Amino acid sequence: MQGWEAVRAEVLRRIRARDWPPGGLIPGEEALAQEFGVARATVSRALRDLADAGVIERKKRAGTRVAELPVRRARLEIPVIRLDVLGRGLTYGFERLADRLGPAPVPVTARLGLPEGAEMRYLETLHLANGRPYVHEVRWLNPAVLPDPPPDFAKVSANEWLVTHVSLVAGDIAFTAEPAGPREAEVLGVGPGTALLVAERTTQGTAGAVTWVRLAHAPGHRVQLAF
Amino acid sequence: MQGWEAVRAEVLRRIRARDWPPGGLIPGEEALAQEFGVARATVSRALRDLADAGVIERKKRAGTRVAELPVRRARLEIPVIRLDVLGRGLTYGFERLADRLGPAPVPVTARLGLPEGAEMRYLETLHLANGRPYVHEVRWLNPAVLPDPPPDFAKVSANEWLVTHVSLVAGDIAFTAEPAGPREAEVLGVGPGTALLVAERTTQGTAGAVTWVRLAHAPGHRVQLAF
DNA sequence: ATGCGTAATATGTCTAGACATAATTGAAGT
DNA sequence: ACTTCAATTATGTCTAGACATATTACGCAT
Repeated sequence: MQGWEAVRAEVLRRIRARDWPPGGLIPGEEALAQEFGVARATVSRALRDLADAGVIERKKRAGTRVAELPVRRARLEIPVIRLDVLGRGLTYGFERLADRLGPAPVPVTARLGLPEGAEMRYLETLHLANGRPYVHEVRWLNPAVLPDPPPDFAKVSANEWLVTHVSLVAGDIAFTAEPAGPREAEVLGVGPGTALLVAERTTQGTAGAVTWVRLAHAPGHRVQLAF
Repeated sequence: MQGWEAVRAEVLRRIRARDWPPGGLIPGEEALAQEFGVARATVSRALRDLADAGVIERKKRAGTRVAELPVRRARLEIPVIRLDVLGRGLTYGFERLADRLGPAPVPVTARLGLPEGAEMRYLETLHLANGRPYVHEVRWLNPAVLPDPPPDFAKVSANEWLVTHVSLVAGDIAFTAEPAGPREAEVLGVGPGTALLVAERTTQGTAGAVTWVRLAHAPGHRVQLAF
């Protein structure tokens, strides 16, 4: 190893070895650059990387200090369901259970910042892996983001069409565990009350709210993150 | 906005405006630097940032192209439970339900890469928010990472002690929804079979496997990620 | 055609120096 | 004692130029 990665590794080693204790100041960029015999920009690159990782905290004038509680950040790559299924070595399919226009429920419009009772497109989809129910998707979609004529969601899944045709700017995702309601129990083929992993997503595009989705996963589903 | 952030913003705008379509090559750093009137390093910084975000893909000699499926990455900041509770404006407390040495079950040793039947420290903790059950924690801890004498986990929670005293290097976290078992139902004060959000974590330190944890959250718990 | 080595090229990284910016410190004035 | 303002200082960013490295494309030999 060489260059900024070597600097990062050595700084990290000293932090882990408690040479530089949590909360303590570490030497300035200039000093480290001299010590390692590299340019200041190289040290800066290494320290920026560690700051991104949450290992150190940097402030102008105040210097760089070792984080007290090194915040552990895990990254989740939100998959397109079809690729997720294929990536697990299973065959993919889906059934469109509903597709209509109607007034969206209040929790949905509220989360998306749309007026109460706004007309939205309602899509209900059952995703299949090896022919068996995998995820039950309930989606409210802002029709303003769709072209005229709208795409045929019987052929392309809404998620996939959106990802490739609409620029998604911001959003959030939340996981909860919920008992299967009657509808979910029916389409997923499980008993009512079965524990389901539910992901709820809202997404904003360049031109405002795009979609709200609820994904109820079949039992046994794991959402895996690495750090 | 100015500098590399301005470059990033403009490049992102063009991608979103489909000036540069998904899968397409974008101009090289040199060309962009000339166009924007900045140094190549500045363009490079902007593009590196976009590549980190998954918007573009860069390869030496092959150039930079717009990602086909812009992978959406969400970040989860793994909280120390005490701070998580306090951050929600609730009071924190915990009860140590068990603390003993014993052979760890096979799934645990397997995940941590330890020999089958290894002696580990078993800790069972109930975390309380406003005096009510919040999370049921089951932990197997590699005693090799503890100092002699070991810390008193009746006073400090194991997680917090580990975060501040052991350098955690790698790990992973998985979420599932599971029905409450008899033990969990009892300590969390819910009916058996209630849907619980379960987080399972394994953690490695510099000197090998550190700990395996299972956190069963009280009903209603949401794990929120932003992207 | 097919395989192999070589040249071309875009990104990756580094250097040395400069100026910008934020936060702290200390001095001056009230 | 308290406030205000300026000097200081560490990080943040930028420039111009250089060399490193991975990968592709092409020409040559088989």
